[in-house]
Amino acid sequence: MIEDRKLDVLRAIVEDYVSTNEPVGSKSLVERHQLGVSPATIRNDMAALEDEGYITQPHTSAGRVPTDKGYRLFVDKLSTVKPLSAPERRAIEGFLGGAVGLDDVVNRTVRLLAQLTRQVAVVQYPSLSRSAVRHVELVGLSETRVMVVLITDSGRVEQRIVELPGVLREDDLSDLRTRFNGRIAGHALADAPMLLSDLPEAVEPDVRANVSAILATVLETLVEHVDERVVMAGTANLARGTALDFPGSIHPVLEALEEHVVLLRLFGESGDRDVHVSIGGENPHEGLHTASIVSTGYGTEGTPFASLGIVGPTRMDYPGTMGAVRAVARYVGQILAEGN
Amino acid sequence: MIEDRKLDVLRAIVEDYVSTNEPVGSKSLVERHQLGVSPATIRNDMAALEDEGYITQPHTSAGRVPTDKGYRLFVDKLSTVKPLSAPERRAIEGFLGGAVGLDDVVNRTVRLLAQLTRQVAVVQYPSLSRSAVRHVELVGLSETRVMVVLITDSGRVEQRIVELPGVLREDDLSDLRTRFNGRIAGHALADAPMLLSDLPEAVEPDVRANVSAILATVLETLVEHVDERVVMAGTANLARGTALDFPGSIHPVLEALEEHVVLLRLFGESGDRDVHVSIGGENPHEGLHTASIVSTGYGTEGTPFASLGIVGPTRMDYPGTMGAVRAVARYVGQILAEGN
DNA sequence: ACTTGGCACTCGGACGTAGCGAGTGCCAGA
DNA sequence: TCTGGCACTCGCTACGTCCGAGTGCCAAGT
Repeated sequence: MIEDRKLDVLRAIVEDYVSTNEPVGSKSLVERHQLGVSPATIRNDMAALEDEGYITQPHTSAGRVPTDKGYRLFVDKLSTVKPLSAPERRAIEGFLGGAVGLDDVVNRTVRLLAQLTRQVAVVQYPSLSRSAVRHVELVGLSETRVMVVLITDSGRVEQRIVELPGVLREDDLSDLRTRFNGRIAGHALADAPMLLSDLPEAVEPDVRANVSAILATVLETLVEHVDERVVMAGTANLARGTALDFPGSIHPVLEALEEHVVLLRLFGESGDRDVHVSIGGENPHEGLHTASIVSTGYGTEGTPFASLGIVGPTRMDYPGTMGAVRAVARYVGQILAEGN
Repeated sequence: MIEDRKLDVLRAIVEDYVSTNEPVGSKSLVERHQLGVSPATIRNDMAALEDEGYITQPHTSAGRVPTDKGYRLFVDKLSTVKPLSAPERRAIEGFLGGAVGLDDVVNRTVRLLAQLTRQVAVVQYPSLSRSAVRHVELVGLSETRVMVVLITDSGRVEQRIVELPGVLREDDLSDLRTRFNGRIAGHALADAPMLLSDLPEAVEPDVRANVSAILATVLETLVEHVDERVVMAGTANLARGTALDFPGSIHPVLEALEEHVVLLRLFGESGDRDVHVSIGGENPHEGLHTASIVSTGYGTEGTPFASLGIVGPTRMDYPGTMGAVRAVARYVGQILAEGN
């Protein structure tokens, strides 16, 4: 009974604080919500909530503000993800539908997400290791130089140039191309090393050195720090309500955002399913203690390509943001699955 | 005589203001510099400089601060580009030398520049239209799908996927590959449309539709908004001295930086030769009225690939920044010329 | 024709005081 | 368990004062 009302009060505090950006007091709370009790009663509840660590007051005789713990409870128990409105959905569809090629899809996505949520949007490129090989192409640039082009089913293209230890003839190259594709086309990239390991032994001894060199590069392309690419948009959104949203300054936040590797780890941890939220101090990275991250995986059903999401102040509209992130992830997954 | 001293005074004001970040008064000026005259004399000169619009006072009875016009004169007449120190040069060389591939070169460059200047660094990808074609590759993904891969002499790789109107056999594809390369390999991309225009007429009628489709995509890849790729680093530097450096807020600046197209136009205008500086209000883009841009072209001697530079507050160390920008541009040009 | 010391003046910033008001905690009574 | 009442806290704003850095101007000196 009283517990229920306390939760209602917390929800009301979060909602009011998010929308007004001012500490909320007992009086304004009863005015703006139908709680059916007097301010004095609310005050008792608030005192209890404060004891339990869900809210706090910036200074004595000011209203209450949710703590990280308060936001956490709100997100977990007190709110439901808000679906986008029909016009919003149509806008997404229209905007992303017009994309040609993976780069375009990713770029449009990150912009869209930034605009929709009015936060900093981050989109990770489809991970190589979690995709399957569509095609491998070997292009002879000169007698001792080969370009390796790798195309995945998510439409991502990766290329490297290999300096060969010796000369490789065009028909050897073509033979090799066939062998590569025969072995790994359609398979997950993660399996490639195993599928290719005995390739040098399968070819003529005189081209073996060249094959090894190419193979080494292919494997390196597949395995090494290749998930590192992220795109960002909407950093200007950080500077909108600065003093109010980020206590110290936005400097540490901007710094954290520049460390793409860190970002990837944070976003990578968005669980397999649905939207993941990390609030303020929950965040492992020091610079992001004043920020929250809302992220999710995207890709074809069951096998996410990669993650996307947003970074914003802890004081944000979680239900709306989560809805936007989820919706965008779904559309992108859909579009990439359709082939680009 | 007196004119000379006035310029000395202006230079001293700029230097002091840049290093202390405080309006500079007549007394501290004579203390910090060997001007050989009394504060009163300096005051007269300052009054004159103010009349001419080179300096201004934030409020009555405060020291003077350079105006955009003052910085302009300082950059044009009163300063010389400061060469980097030997250790700095070695650091650049070491850091950029380890790069493999164009992406890596560009990424390292932008980070390096941001760190060196402690400003926001911007690097434009080598322009397609100003490079020459090294190789064109056509990859058959399926019977009616071809991937076009374009490699330039700056190491940039661009790819598109074409849906064909009809079926194209593998040997037609191979024939087409030879024709494409024969016509445009080694030529500037800008000339490609001319060199390729009659290609459909040169092939068998039954593949003409397919060739036209591929050609259209190639031309589109070459011509259309392809210079748009820029990389940025060091945005956190904007938030270091905020209130002091950017009067209103950094919001408009961040916004401007997100409009990559705008940035490209600004950086593109860096004259053919040497370092170009655009100060505060000189800047066409409203959001950058509180910022200065230091940019230059980079690439092989005489034919720049693209531009790079930095964006920072008008109050910056111009000689040092210009030196860093110029040095980095040279090294990058050198590295790209050596082949990647 | 410049330069210089002197001097009155201006004005922003720091500091202290006072009053206001939003908001609280607590208590006694319903 | 809720409610109205009441004393209390404390940040914010306004106001008055003072201080000092820095200026502009002027008359005298070189």
